[in-house]
Amino acid sequence: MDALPADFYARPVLDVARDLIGCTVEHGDAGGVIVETEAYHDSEPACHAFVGVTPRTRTLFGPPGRAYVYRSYGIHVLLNAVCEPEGVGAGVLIRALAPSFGLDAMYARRQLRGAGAVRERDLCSGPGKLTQALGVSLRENGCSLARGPVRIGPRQGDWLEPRVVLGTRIGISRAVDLPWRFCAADSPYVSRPRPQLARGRGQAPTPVAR
DNA sequence: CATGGGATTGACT
DNA sequence: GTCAATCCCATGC
Repeated sequence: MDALPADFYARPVLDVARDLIGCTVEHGDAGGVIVETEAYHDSEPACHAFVGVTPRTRTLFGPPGRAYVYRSYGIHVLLNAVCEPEGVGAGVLIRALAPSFGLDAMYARRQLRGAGAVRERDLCSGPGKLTQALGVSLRENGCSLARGPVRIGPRQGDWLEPRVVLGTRIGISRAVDLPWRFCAADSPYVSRPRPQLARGRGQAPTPVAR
């Protein structure tokens, strides 16, 4: 797989979050297509980097194109792509994948810990689920997303021009109104709640201009 | 050094 | 809908 170069990430984090929809993430024997992302930037308080440079946020302020991996709620591992020029603390949280290959290994790793019967659409439908399925750990923090072990490649095939809808970010308590969550429209692999179509007569999905 | 709070998930009522 | 699990780290004394 060709991997995206570092300068892909050295751009405004909202652009990168949108453009990562449809790209491929792989780690070892498994991989999938990104169908959901969220953008975080040190200018807003939901971002870890809001507090400035600390041991935890050092990666976020570092060069773009690296993985920022951290533990959430003591249990889950979350994967981000560091964005914007070095010195800016910004990243894109990878929230869900459509599994592409290595599904057997993903089922095995997901069922290993706690999860009961796992359906394919739930293999990677959440930021903690996908790292567990791919076998990503905290050791990958700071690694290059071009050189691996976790790598991200460009859109291919049916994913060259995905329809993208946006909504507000999930699971945060500050800056809750920013519409910085990006999802592939109509993908069954997106985590809940789905952002687009409110129930009943919802407003139409908001396509992202580009 | 002690404390508190999560960018979540799965099980359960 | 509710809730606990569990670890890293930021903060305050």
